[in-house]
Amino acid sequence: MATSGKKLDTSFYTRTDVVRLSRALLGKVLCTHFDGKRTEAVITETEAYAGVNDKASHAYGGRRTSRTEVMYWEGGHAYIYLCYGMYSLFNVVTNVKDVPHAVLIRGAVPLTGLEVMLERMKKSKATPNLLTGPGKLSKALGLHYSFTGVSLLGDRVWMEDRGIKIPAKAIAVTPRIGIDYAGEDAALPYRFVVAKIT
DNA sequence: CGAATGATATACT
DNA sequence: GTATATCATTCGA
Repeated sequence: MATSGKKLDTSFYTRTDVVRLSRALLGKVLCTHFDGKRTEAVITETEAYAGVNDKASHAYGGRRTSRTEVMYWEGGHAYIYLCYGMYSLFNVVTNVKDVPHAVLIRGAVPLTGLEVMLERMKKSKATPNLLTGPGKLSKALGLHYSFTGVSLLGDRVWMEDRGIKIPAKAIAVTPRIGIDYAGEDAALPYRFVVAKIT
């Protein structure tokens, strides 16, 4: 809490309106700090996964397994899932205990620790798409799927409000990506994208 | 457009 | 316990 940034606390993560919460996360700063390295990025793209009523969610219909267990925890934990064998996808667990809502962070822009990110990505220079896409984002921030269950109130992974305001006009709402298997729920407008950072 | 790549869920023996 | 299908993706042709 050294900067003007205000760390988001339990009262934010336990909000029950996961779709509006996803929108509220735009412009927030995702911070990681481990291995003596710190990275921060401004969130520009999110998707809501509305638990048991959402076919795209891993917890659809009340499925509860060792993997999805974290989603049933109280809001404010990290749910990081290994997809396609290569990419870790970073989600924020929201809502109260036993309600498996989550927000997938799909995109961000680097704020601090760009060199560390490039090193993790094995790239020599920044590209405009460095953090666009959940797989790349997790890799650049050092978020491995073994971090699942980490508290976002701790000192390794957390989010801050730096007072960045995203005008409503700059936000695009679209259907989610890569979930064609979800049937009609794939068309739900649960994805929020910031067109341009101000 | 299609391959890479491995944990997980589900349905079996 | 073992087998197989599946996946909230990315990169390169």
